[in-house]
Parts: sequence; C-alpha cells; structure tokens
Amino acid sequence: MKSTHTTASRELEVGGEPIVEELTATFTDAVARLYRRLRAERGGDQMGESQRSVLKVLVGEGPRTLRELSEHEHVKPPSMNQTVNSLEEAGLLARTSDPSDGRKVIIAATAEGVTLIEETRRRRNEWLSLQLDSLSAEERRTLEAASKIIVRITNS
Amino acid sequence: MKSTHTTASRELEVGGEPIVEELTATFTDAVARLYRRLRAERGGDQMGESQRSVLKVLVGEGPRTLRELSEHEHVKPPSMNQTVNSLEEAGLLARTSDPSDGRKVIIAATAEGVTLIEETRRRRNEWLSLQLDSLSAEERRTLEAASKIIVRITNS
DNA sequence: GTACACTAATTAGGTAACCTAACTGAATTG
DNA sequence: CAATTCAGTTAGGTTACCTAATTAGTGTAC
Repeated sequence: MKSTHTTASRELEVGGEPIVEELTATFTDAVARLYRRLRAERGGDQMGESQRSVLKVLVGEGPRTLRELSEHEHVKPPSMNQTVNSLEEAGLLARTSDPSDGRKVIIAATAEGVTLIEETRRRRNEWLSLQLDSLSAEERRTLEAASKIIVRITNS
Repeated sequence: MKSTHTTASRELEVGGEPIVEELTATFTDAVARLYRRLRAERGGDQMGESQRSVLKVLVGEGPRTLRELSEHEHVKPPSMNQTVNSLEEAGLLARTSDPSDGRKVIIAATAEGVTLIEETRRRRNEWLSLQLDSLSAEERRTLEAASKIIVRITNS
C-alpha cells in the first residue's frame, strides 16, 4: 500500500445512509467482479450465461418471438438472433413460423432444452453454491433481498 | 403463461431461510442481468468495465506486475496483457522494467490515468445512480451490505 | 391492384474481453 | 553450463454484444 490512495479509504456512508454515488461505484465493481468470476468458474455444460438465460425464459414462460426475447434480455434483435441460432444448432430450441403473421417466427424450447434446463438447474455454479453455503443465514437473506431489488431495477 | 412452468413458482425459502440451491440460481440470474444492463447503459467514457477495474487498482493501490494484476482480476495473463495494452495505448498507464528482475514489468498509472479515474468516478453509470436514487434508504443499505458480501466472496 | 411505408427477422462486418497454445528471454537450479 | 522454470508476450479462437443493410410479409392509399 503506497500513499497513492485516492479512492479506497473514502467514507461509504454517513450515519447509516449510503451515499448514492459511492454505492454506485461499489456496487458496480462488486457486480462486475462477480459476473467475471461466475463466467470463469462455470463448469460442466458448455452453455454461456446469455444462452442459458434465454432457454430458461422459453422453458419457464413458454414460446416467444425473437423480438420479445431481445426486449426481455435488453439486447438488440441481431444479438438475440445469434444466441437463438446457437441454441437451435444445439437442438435446444426450434423455430416455427407464425401462421397468422408470416413475418414472425415462434421460438420454443425442445424437449431436450427443457430437460437440460431442469437437469442442470441444481448442478450449475458449484463454486457459487459453495460460497453461499459458507455464509450465515442472515447474509443469505441479505443476498436474497438484494437479488429481488436487482431484478426489479433491471426490469425498469 | 402456459402450464409449462417448471421453475418460476418454486419456493425460494422455508421459514425465512433461503435455500442455497434456489439462491444460487436467483442470484446468478440477477447478477448476470445487471451486468449486461450496466454494459448496455454505460455512457460517456469509452473505457470498458475491465479496463476501468484495472486502472482503479493501479490508482488506488499503486504499481503492480502483469501477473499480480491478472491474479487480482481472476483472469489469465494474456487477457490482462490485452487490457494493459489498450490502457497503455490510451496513455493511462506506463510500463517500466523491474531493475531487480529483468523478467518483470512494473505497470503504473500515469498522471492522466489518475485524473481520469478521479474525474469519472462520480459521473459514471448515471442509469444505475438513478435507479439507486429511487430506492428506499433500507434498500440501499441492503445493496451496500450485499456489495460487501460479494467482494468478500469473489476474493476467496 | 399497384405502390408505399412499416415491421420482423436476418446477414455482414466490427468490437471487447475472455480463452489456450506456443514463443522469447531472464533467472534459478542440478 | 545445461535444463528447467517463470514473466511477459504473440497468435489465433470463442462468446456476446453492436450498427448498418437486406429480405420478405403486412397493411394502407390511392
């Protein structure tokens, strides 16, 4: 530790009230670090986070069009097209054209896709499970509450 | 909503105690979504999250070797080399060889790099700041506590 | 009923951030 | 002093995003 400190030692809160600017920086860093770590630690199935997220939507909420998926994941249609392509190649979803509107393409999980999501659900992210397991019950409740807040934020 | 529901409606906890397996899935999804959203929403400076994270370490904790940086960020040396290259090209850090060990390269932030980190610190991630601003003080405390837990987890 | 605009999906080409494998040169060890 | 190890780098590949441009179906206006 040199004397070049400029950020690490600043106050994060005043009287128990986190300062939004500080929280933004801290929170961004924490989330970015964890995301990279999750990507690095993921084992077993060779699906990426994006692919898995899309398949999970299809399995959990039923068929969707490309545009619907791209909006749900906050991604542009061509990006979602690529993700869908790779899942299609892997046989985890199938495209059928909408009979009532020839422009639309209905994207649905195949039986294989459903099976894969269900099977890998509990086995994935062993590293994170280990970490969470080592936390106190209160810390887990904190993360659970935070997860709910995060999902709410990202959907707004 | 079809009857194809398989995951969305499962219990997340029992008597206030989150189940680790469920929390792993929920938390992973939340973090992945937020990370993608942050990447999509980031404006202004054209530095990526990885680059900024490295520069922040150099500014806040002083010079490091390539290996040290790669270990700190949980990334392989060639990946870190690329990140360092782009920061070097932008004039935000400089390399000097270690006088006591010719194999090592000391990487340090330039004055420009220090300035940039300090200046952009508060202006970045406007979108997230807005979201955090709209939360209650208690929700912010939850996220702050979660951030600390996340940082601890990722460093272990 | 043909022309025009709008929309959905896709293709092409580019970028950022990771990876593995293979190489260079410096330091250490038998 | 030869062999090994170690730090950094180069080359080439992958995933997941982007913008711009294209194809094709739909609906509307004359």
